[in-house]
Amino acid sequence: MTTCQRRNTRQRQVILEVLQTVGGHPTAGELYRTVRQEMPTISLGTVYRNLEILQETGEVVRLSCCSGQEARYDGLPHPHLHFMCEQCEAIVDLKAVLPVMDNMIGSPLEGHEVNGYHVVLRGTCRNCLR
Amino acid sequence: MTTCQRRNTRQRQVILEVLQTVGGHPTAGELYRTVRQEMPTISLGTVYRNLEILQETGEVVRLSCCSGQEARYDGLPHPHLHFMCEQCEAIVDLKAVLPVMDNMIGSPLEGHEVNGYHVVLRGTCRNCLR
DNA sequence: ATCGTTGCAAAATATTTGCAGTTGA
DNA sequence: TCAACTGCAAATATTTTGCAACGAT
Repeated sequence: MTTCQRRNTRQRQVILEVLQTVGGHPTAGELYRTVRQEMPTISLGTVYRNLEILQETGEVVRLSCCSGQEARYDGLPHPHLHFMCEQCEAIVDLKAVLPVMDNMIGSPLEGHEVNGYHVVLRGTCRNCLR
Repeated sequence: MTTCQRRNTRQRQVILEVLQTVGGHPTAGELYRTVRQEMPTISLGTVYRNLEILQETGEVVRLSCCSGQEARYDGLPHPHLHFMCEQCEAIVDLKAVLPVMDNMIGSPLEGHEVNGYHVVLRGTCRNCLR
């Protein structure tokens, strides 16, 4: 929980690698099933524990925005905007950038110190529009 | 689930009223406990069912990216920005507005139709800074 | 009277945790 | 070596659901 000397375990490597590779925003369970193809003995508990750690180190972002009850994870190379479709519930990565938001980082806002941000746009996605 | 003729039940009224009154961003369980003070026989299932309905009608927003695993709800009078403290995990409503975001509503973005947005800034809150 | 809603309780889901054995540094 | 980590399984926590009774329109 508190910061300690992390060990670079194979499990942690594979989890992060898969998350960065598969794209999309898998739930812990989905990730578990995918990782198992590469490492059949890994346990779900290990996946959860590592997602927690990777989140602390900032290598992974937890998106608990979704409509469902399961948290989703993003192994973002770079922070980016998300779009959530209200029809099909898909979460799409956006290319657009918001300089306004980036400028907020570092400077105080209403007394708080801003380190980062998270934006989710909602609506109807490209696919559902037709 | 699908749209139908909603009934304005006392339970639904109280849930929304409490959510708009208490401020903060309670979880379903917290809301349940509070609502019980006013309506002791209400059930947790009813709270969940109504939060779902109120979310569909747009009267309530389910917050993204809380640190914990429980979803949190906002009975927002108006959409607004949120700030999440990484130290104490508090979620604070911000006064700042982002015209840029508002302008995105209605216009297409990368092929998607934008209806709304949700912004969470992260960092260290005013209270934790001292 | 009709049918959306409720309370209750059980079921289903999702996440965390204790423990003894492993393993990376 | 030795504390961080793992797999396993059990424990918790969270959310959903079936059902018969209830109540808003």
